[in-house]
Amino acid sequence: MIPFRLVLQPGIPLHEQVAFAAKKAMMSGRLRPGEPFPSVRTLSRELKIHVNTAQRVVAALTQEGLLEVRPGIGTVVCQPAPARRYDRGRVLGPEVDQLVVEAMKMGLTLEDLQETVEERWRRLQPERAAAKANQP
Amino acid sequence: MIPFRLVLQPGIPLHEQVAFAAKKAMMSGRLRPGEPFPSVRTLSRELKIHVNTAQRVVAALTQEGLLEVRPGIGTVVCQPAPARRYDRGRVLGPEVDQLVVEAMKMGLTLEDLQETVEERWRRLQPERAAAKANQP
DNA sequence: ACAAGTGTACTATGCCGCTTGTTACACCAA
DNA sequence: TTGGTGTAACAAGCGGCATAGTACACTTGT
Repeated sequence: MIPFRLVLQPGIPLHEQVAFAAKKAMMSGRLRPGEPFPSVRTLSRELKIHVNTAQRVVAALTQEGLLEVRPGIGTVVCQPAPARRYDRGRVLGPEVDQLVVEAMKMGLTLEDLQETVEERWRRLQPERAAAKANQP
Repeated sequence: MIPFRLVLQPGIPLHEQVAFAAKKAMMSGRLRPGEPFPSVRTLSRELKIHVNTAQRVVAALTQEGLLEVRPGIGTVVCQPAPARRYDRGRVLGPEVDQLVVEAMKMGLTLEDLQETVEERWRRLQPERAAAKANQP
């Protein structure tokens, strides 16, 4: 079975959605470092997606350092790179800007937005903590 | 002169970038309710954009309730609609999710993310407060 | 009445990304 | 050898984006 769910959404590239679902699974702990990642052809079959599209997902995740390729074997979830936080605001600046403007547009306060961010953060964290506890 | 700046970024639809720049100007207070919005043909000339593209921007902002059209006259910045906050998390949920996952990927803590959000929020707010002070 | 400005609609064209389809190659394991 | 793995290349269809040109109904200022 595929280690993540996928609810199709129109207007967003398919390979992006799949890659994001995989990323989300990794961050939440449902896909832990060292575990095997579904093969390109398995992804293609289970998600009813063309092989080329699945390949594009694997390529993207590999380029981001989230997957490691064992030639002839398959791909494996990577150990997270040593946290390099020197930039921070610069990288996800535009994304935060867009979120802030959108929040202001609908009359939210800063506290409202902070609360929403915290809620979505904690929605992923518990599985992460449980995963760490089971593998010391 | 155009009441907002525009730094072109590849990979993002042009009309989206212009619309976002306008939205940002409205939220920050550089474009206040009742003020005239640049005409389609003015936008086209100043931003070196085709009229159709500019028209698409005006149409989008109008549909979002940010611009009001006076036929034959032009468009005017709208009064913000009465704050309806009944949904909140549901609307901008996916955007927050993407931001959270991206932050986790680069080893940020929740506090790091919150701090970034607050910084970008306050970067727009001061102009907003100043605009309110000048028009009681 | 006229000219100039406004938003809006329509068709057409070229470009580029997405997705699927197909075929092929190099690698490793049972 | 057989079957599984990632990877590459090419082609085709589809749709969105941006440009281009033309036209219409409207209002304002002269």
